[in-house]
Amino acid sequence: MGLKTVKTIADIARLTGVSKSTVSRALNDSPLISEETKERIRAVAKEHNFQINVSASRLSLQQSRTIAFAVHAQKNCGGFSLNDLFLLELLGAISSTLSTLHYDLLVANINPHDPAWPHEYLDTGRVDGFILLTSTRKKFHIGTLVKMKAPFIVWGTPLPNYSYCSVNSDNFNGGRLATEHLLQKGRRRIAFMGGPADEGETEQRYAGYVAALKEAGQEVAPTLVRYGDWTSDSGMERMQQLLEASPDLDAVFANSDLMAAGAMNVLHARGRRVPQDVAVVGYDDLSIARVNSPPLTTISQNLPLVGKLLAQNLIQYVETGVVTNVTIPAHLIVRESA
Amino acid sequence: MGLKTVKTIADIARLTGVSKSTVSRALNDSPLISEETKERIRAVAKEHNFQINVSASRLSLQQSRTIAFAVHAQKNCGGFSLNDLFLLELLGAISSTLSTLHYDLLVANINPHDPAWPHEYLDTGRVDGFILLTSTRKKFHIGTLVKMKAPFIVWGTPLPNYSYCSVNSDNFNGGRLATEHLLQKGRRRIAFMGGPADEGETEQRYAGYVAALKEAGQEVAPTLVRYGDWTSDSGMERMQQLLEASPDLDAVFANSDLMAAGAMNVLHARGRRVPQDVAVVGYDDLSIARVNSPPLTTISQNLPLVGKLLAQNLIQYVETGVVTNVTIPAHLIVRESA
DNA sequence: CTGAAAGCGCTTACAG
DNA sequence: CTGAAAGCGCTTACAG
Repeated sequence: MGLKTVKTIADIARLTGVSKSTVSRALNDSPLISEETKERIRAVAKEHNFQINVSASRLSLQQSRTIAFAVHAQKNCGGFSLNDLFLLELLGAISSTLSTLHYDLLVANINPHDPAWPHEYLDTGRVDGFILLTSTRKKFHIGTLVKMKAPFIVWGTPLPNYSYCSVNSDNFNGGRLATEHLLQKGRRRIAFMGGPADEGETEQRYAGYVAALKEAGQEVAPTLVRYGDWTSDSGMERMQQLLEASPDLDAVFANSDLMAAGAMNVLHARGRRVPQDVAVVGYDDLSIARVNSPPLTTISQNLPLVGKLLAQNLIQYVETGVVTNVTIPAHLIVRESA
Repeated sequence: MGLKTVKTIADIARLTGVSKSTVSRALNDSPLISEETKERIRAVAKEHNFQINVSASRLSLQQSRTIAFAVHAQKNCGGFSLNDLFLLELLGAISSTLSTLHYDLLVANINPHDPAWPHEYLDTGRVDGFILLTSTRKKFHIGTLVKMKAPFIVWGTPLPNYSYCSVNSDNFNGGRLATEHLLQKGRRRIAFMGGPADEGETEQRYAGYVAALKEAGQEVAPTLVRYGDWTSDSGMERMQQLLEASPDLDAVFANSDLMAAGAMNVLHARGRRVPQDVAVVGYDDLSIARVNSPPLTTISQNLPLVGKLLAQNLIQYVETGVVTNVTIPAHLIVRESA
């Protein structure tokens, strides 16, 4: 805001009696510069609260050192809502990891139906890569990013026949753990309330559910299976359908904590006690799980770690081209709902 | 990523047979250029999927066209949680408004105890201004921003003796509406569960609470008043204290939906029915209010409008220096909890 | 209406 | 270890 007189490395150079080159190198800690010179320059820079201009630096370096967090609000909402809590809980770890690595975080609230959205971020040099975290249309977005050879990383099971960075969790095991826990609690009519049927996460959790049932000598009943879209609203709807199709169900394995919360609302309204009449297990271990009443038994995926890996591995890819696909473990967190 | 051969305005100039100046002006829709020339240049640019390099543009223009969303996660958490839902719900409107105005949104996850944080955003030319939305230490941050003459806008009651942009809601009326509603429902022992006692929002809502009680000929009982920090945890704690201090209370006016949700957890656990035994009114009308069971009666502040105004008025200030302080109305949303 | 040229503030290959 | 100079890709005052 025009207050400072020392605004460029040229000013620092003048004050220190060296060249701009030397100032630039000193502030970037180049090994070419002697320690004494560096010290002198740093002292002057600090004294005047000097900060390097990033637009100039980025132009010269030909990189933005900025990552876009590509998201879009859940359908039917003007903006973000409780249904995007997953995204929020990841945000802290992503932003702090990026800032440790000296990258900025841009929020790209994309139009889910426009396949050209990456252009205005990438071709403008605004960002160096994308963290893709959309709850729906994931395959579509991955397709467009792959096609334009954009650097990106995704939360979720990698699609076959494509090569790109991803972080995902052991969904098969998560599904199995949830189901085994319910079986151990003596439940025999365990409903599966999945995410979208065509997403890898859902498929794998379903496979884990089936495996656990089979091991226990139980059959899989189609009337006990329904798919939603991760939201609490879909949890309510599916719960109603499940209760109609299978009034005798005694447990629900919901594929998200939000769906579990929605399901529990319906159960309460219908006079079914949780966990006495119907036990409920969620997925994600979002902060809402603790606050829920009763507190939700759920599958935890260590979101701080997920956020850190998303940031770290994307930057590694941007800087070195190394493609990383990591799978993190899933844990059962037992609370009161099951 | 090195795929494109047409990357600069010089390339477009070559292809079109005009100068770089003309290309630059045409793409920026300068009135100096004839429509035909513009058309020709735009066609070539579109054909080659050309996008202007923003680092160069920003350096030349001496502005970043980027706004920082300055936030910090709630204490005691590694990252963001349900307690930051307010922030999330504002994010959609802020980011879409900014993008309409051709500004980018940067997430600045600041260290709440470091008063120097704005420097690395402002003095580096990273951003042109800040949207300040921290649930705590607001006064502290405002002080540092004012001192360094940083352009910013705040959600909340403006502090006296300072001049800066703000968006806030009619908290007095909100407090009054909530309390009047409870009085109308026949409640006589209405507890006030405030946000931090030293924040303007809390003070004004308390004043509205007192005004409504006085009008109804009721006294204000100190044992019915407690202050928290907006979080669901503090809602649980305060509810316990209130029940101990005033076992006969029949209503609670919580200053946030999160506190209301926490309070309801405690009420459920103690066997008090909502709303039959204790009526509960929240504040904010976050998406959790609808999902709560029973759905929460609350005070709505039209968050999409808040987000839009925060973005719009900050940019107006950045571009013209006009200081805006707006107050938006508060509405009562009646659901089932009161 | 269009163009040549300077300038925005950095970085770095090249020369010493 | 240090400096002069070119270059990153735009914008725009100035000249025509």
